[in-house]
Amino acid sequence: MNLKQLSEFLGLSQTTVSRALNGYPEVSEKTRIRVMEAAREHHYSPNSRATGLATGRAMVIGHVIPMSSRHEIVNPIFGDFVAGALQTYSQHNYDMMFANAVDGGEAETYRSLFNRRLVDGVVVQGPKVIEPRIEALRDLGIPFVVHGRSSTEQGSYAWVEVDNTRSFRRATEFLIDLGHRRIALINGQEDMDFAMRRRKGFEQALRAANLPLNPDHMSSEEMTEVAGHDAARDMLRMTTPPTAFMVSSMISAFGVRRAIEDAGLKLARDVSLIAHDDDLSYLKNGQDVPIFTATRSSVRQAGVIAAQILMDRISRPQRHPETRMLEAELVVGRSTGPGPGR
Amino acid sequence: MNLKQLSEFLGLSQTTVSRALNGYPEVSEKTRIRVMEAAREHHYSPNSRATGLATGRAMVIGHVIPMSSRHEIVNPIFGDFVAGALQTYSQHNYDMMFANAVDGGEAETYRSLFNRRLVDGVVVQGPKVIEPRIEALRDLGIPFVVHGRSSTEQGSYAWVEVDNTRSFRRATEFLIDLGHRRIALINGQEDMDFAMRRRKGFEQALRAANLPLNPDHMSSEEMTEVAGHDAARDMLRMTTPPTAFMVSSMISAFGVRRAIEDAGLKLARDVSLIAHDDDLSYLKNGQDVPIFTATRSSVRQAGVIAAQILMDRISRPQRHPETRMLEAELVVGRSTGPGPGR
DNA sequence: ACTGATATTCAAAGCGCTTTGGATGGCGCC
DNA sequence: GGCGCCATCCAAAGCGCTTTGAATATCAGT
Repeated sequence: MNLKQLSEFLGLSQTTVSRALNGYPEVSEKTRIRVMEAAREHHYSPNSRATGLATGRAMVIGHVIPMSSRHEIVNPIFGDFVAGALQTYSQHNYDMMFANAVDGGEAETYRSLFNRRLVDGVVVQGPKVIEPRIEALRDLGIPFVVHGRSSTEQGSYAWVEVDNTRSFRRATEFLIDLGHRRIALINGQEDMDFAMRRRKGFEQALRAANLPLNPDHMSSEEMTEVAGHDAARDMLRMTTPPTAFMVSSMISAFGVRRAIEDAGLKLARDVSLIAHDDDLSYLKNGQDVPIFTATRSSVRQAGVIAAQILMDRISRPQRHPETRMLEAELVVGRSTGPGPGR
Repeated sequence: MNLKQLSEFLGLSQTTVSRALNGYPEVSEKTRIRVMEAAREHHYSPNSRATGLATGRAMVIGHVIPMSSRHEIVNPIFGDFVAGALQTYSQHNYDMMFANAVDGGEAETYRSLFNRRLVDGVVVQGPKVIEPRIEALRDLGIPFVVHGRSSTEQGSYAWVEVDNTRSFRRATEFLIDLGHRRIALINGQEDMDFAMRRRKGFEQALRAANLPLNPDHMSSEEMTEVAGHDAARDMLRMTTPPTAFMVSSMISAFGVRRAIEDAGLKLARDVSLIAHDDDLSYLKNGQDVPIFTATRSSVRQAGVIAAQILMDRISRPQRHPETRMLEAELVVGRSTGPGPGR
């Protein structure tokens, strides 16, 4: 059933039917109701490709997934971020499209999505410290929003991010206040911008307390259980092992906890741990009392906000790009205790 | 730059340019090369909405995500399955679209995607034991493939699934062979078809060995760390606690391990554990020696296969729906040991 | 009854592509 | 030179919608 058939059935022109369905004023209420009911009865839904051709709008947002050997985006937070964004999109009658990019060809994929008029805007996930995608998108004139920022990027662009530096600084200070002096950092890969910022906050806290920066107590790896375990195990075997860990993800934290227990130590009593908790729906940090003391910020909520910013950018492109800094809250759980000698 | 402009630039008709680009034979090799180069230079890519209108094909596959209160699809395997599927789609020049459904309105969302001609086919994820979506899609005549099956569904449909019953039966038998007699099951929610099948395999193994089925040693919960922990903790406190656990996911297994250690027991020595491992890219089960003994099956690979089946269904709709049963392999890691008294 | 204003409705053009059914030109051959 | 036959190329219709500009119906006011 298409517009033509529906209008013939109703004995009206396509114009009138189209206007009735799209809420234009120059159609009487009586016919509008008649049209609406007929449309529902016949399960009429407009062909979105034809609509798109005629209006020039796609009503779709694009996300690009790099299919690299490192699978970096196929990561635990992916699902939740997307779920949040999708929720906002559908409130605005937008749909969401995914495309994948071969290594390094991301800019080309974005361009292709946009040139083929498949999407009205795109979302950039997982920005690196050096992130060429941002400038490329600006040059192409594609509305976009970044989840995170890129430290080397000078120009303005729309983004939403949790304040990684501040939250890691604050959490490290919390450990220092508890009496810890040898604090280790189990970080994500530091070519990722968020990881670089977390290290910055971590180091700021140590410096402010006049504590030394020990490179042996900092690791930068994939955020997996095994990598977390191995890094922590190696550090705990040192002659002066850390007494506390700052860990960049809940999953790494599971590994760190395993290393602590394998070493015959007890979490909180012997060794403390603070993790970053993205508040993932399938990885809840405990019910009443959290398993881990954590810096918490919902990545799903970040998805909601990113989508809102993008919707706004599409409808008002000439405005200055909106930015939004989120605060992570520090939740105290069962993985932290006083430092040695307290 | 559109077809008309490109053809004017080349001094050719739109017909010829279109044919040159799409590889039709009735155009000379010389002009084809000329056209191709001009297209590349001018970054011409055909407007996919116009192409879609003209051809009747969308070249897009739809996935529907229920935005329910339980967020069941925003789960750890989501990203990997999608990554696998996307890989296949792009080999076939398809893109991927997501839409969300309000609770219970999934059939309507599928219909809408298809009626609006946004997609040529859809993927059904996370089927329940009772799964009305399958019949609905068949009635609507939409090409589809299911990741998993639905036990109550009689008719034929395309699916890909790992043999859950068999893998859980085999793994349980492995524990019995090791000398375990009191084996617990920490399962996912058993309205999900896969979970129901795993329980079936588990029970088959116990019955075949003449072991009693103890309801106190079976739990069915969300597959989270906390739920796994709590279920295992409660069981370990019983007067006759289990000596081994079959666990439906790696994440639950982390929680079970925590409960074991909290109880002052040692994994493998005192209590054994076998987990199901979806081989997620960010949740690797160890490097050389796996952390957990596990039934392993790559969910990313399942995504690849699901997409292939769907591509095939779209191009040859009259064929009998293809089905594909995957085998999980049993990998022996460091979480299993002999049962008591061995 | 007539006018002008207002409320409804419509025909047709246009969005950018594919594809059908020709048209054109060059070639070997008698 | 005239014929048929390919190899190339093209004009135009059509996909299903929106939107412009115009036509028609309705009605209050004189």
